[in-house]
Amino acid sequence: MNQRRNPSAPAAKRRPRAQPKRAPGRPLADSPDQRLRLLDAALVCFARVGMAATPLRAIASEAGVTPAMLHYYFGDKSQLQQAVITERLLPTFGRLRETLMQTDGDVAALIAAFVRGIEVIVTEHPWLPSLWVREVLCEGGALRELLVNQIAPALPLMLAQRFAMAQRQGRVNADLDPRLLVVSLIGLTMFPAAGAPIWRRIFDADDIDAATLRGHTLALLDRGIGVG
Amino acid sequence: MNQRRNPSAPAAKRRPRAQPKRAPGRPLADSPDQRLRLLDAALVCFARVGMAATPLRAIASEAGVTPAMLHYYFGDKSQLQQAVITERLLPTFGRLRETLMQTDGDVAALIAAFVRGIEVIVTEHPWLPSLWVREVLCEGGALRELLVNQIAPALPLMLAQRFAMAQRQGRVNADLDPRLLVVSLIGLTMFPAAGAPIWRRIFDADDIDAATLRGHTLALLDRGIGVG
DNA sequence: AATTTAATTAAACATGTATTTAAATACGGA
DNA sequence: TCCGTATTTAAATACATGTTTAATTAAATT
Repeated sequence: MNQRRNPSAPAAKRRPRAQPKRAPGRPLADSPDQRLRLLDAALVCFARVGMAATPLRAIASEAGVTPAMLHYYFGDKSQLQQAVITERLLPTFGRLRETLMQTDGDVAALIAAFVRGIEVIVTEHPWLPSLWVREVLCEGGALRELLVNQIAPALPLMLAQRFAMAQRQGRVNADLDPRLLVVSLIGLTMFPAAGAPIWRRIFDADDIDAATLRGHTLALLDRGIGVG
Repeated sequence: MNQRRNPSAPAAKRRPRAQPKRAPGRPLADSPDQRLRLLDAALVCFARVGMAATPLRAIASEAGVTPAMLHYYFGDKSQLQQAVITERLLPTFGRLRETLMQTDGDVAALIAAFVRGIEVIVTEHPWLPSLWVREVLCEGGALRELLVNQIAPALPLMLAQRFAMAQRQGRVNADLDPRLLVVSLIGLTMFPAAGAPIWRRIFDADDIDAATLRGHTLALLDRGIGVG
């Protein structure tokens, strides 16, 4: 058996980006906070190609700066990633947790608050679903441990407990599992958000806006969960 | 502001794997088909760390062989990936499509067949949900175009049409969107399969087996979709 | 039996990436 | 005004990866 010798593989060229070739040296006093700019640039790159696959050069280039800057401010690659997580990601989930903790109506109200909360988060932070898929859902993702250890006790476990209680009180279909209901809830909110670029293309669905999506999701959940 | 000099970052060591140090040269006549072994090894690695992130050396090591072997059989990295896709991935989705095409009952039967079909696929090919998340759901994934161009017309579009028809006949809740219903269906099947390692840990849910999961999913969908 | 061909390894090569070092420049306080 | 320090770049270093080449061994063919 002979192998083919096909030297195709057209490597896509990076855009040159026309850098102003700034000379080394301390910047003028009115220059912006570079650390924050670097975190912004990192987040943009992480959402675009993933944390693991983002070269430091890409972040530096996005910020119009040298890779050595990243080491100056963050030490090394993993500490930069950690900084992005704790300073940009955790606060976002923390606010959703706060919102849900303050919702103390029935199950339908809790679910509506969750669906609405995800909608708000995704609108404010369009990079989040991408990052969530890549760093939590993917095996070996950088944020999975963080989810399990820090976010899960505050959010999914709390939701499961409230579903279980409502089920004992006969207000949730007995054929459902309270824990799987949390999984279903995420599969009907975060997953559609993450997959939106795909299903919009497949179904040519530019007419579906956030309100339509929310209406569909709540219709499915409200009927699906309620007792007969 | 001074940066920290923290030279921690304990790099996890690869297992040496105790290679028998075979000498070069053509193998004995009764040796197995290496091409198939290489495809197997590639699939294992792809599911574990992703197609893009898998070094050829990892595949070679998994198969107990030299990286040059991969070039001998497949030419280069992208051709190896293509071979895994067309020879291992497409047939699996093709079989699901066949199954669903032959299901011509009402909406509930179609949905039950889909849920059951995903369950079978995931049982037979545990690597699939991982790969699906990483290569389809992730932006820039190697299989997204494939899904949109080759799988979508045969599966999701067909499902959406059948849902729309049933809805016109008054057998599906009018508040739902037929296209989003396909998204929901995947969010309630493939997504829970892909996330199983996570939610099993979070909820300590080793007691939930395939039948329980299917029961939950169908209960939610049957009630959620039906008209009042 | 001799020769060609197929399958395999070891080693070299080219490229890209994270990281370190040295130098340059401006700020801030003495 | 002068000097130490903070912030930045350019260049050097070290290592991993995809790919190629030459050598080696067994099968296949004559």
